[in-house]
Amino acid sequence: MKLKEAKAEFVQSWGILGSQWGINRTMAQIHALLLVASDPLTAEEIMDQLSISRGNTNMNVRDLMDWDLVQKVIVPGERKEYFKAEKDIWKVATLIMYQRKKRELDPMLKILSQLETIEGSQTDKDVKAFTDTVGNIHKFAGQAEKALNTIIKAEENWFWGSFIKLFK
Amino acid sequence: MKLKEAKAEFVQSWGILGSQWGINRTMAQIHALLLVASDPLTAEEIMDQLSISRGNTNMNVRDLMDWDLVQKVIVPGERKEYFKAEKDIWKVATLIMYQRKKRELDPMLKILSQLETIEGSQTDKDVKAFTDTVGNIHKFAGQAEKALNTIIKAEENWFWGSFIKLFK
DNA sequence: ATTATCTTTCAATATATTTTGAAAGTTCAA
DNA sequence: TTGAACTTTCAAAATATATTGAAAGATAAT
Repeated sequence: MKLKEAKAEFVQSWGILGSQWGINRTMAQIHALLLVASDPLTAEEIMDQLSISRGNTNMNVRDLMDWDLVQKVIVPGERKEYFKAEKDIWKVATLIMYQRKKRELDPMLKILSQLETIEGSQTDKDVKAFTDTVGNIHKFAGQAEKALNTIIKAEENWFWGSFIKLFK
Repeated sequence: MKLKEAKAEFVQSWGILGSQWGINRTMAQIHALLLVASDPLTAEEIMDQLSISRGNTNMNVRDLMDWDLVQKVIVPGERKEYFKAEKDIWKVATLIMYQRKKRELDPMLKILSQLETIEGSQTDKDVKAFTDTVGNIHKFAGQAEKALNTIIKAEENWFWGSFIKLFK
């Protein structure tokens, strides 16, 4: 397989993966393109390689920068902006985890707390079914949140060293 | 807050969470409804509570059954089918992890393996950038897959006991 | 074998999301 | 300043996804 085909394949797959993760496909494709580029790319180059419009490129690059997955690179003496992706996969993973935790888990936890204070007797089986389920989910989500916080803060080596050994 | 409002709130939130996870909103709402129901519900009841059509209900309940998150319940002497959700949150979580792993991680791993065999010299910086990134992602994804397999197979108590202690 | 009850299917429709591209905005060199 | 080079915005168009509901398909009681 040639480099060019392989890149196209990778961009394609990363795009599908992204869309299953609730990230838009184009954003994931731009990310993929920058991940495997040896040097920073311009907006123009991204547009050409992915056959997408200028506006689309701009919006999605901005989103990637909001996620800290991509940075602007200024080349002295050049007018245009270049973009490069964070290539340390551990960092990429934790950045994504952080964003997803923020968007998904945190709001859920907030709501679950509120829902635990409903009126009514625990002897009412409907009330009991509700509080039991919500309580369990809350407990579980709380533990997941703790685990994620720790992972997000952890150093790469620590993860690769001790964490994985545990699961073998 | 009254039980009815609380249920509605929970269904709503679980639906949003689901859609961010790439699961369709209605499927997640039906799941939520069954999770907090004290008894199994009929298709009719689901339709009424969520104000959705019969066809939509049927399709999404079927998807939930494919995921093993929901089961049919036959009540002797009754013509219609009832549905109940798996309520053990640990099981719910592992069932979801399993499905997502299957849909997302596994296909990615397959493609990454293929991409590591590209033609060209490692002294070419473009080739090197590609193989480095793809290689790292592959390694990372492989570890994630192992960790997930272990978690999916693990017993609830084991998880709550030892795993969480590690992250404190 | 007929009918009443319940479930499933799927083409048409509705809704939500993404993309485009031209116009407006910005920046900087001359 | 001016204007060339580049970036950003956003309403309209295109695309993708979810929903409806009526018709067809089951199933079981009579």
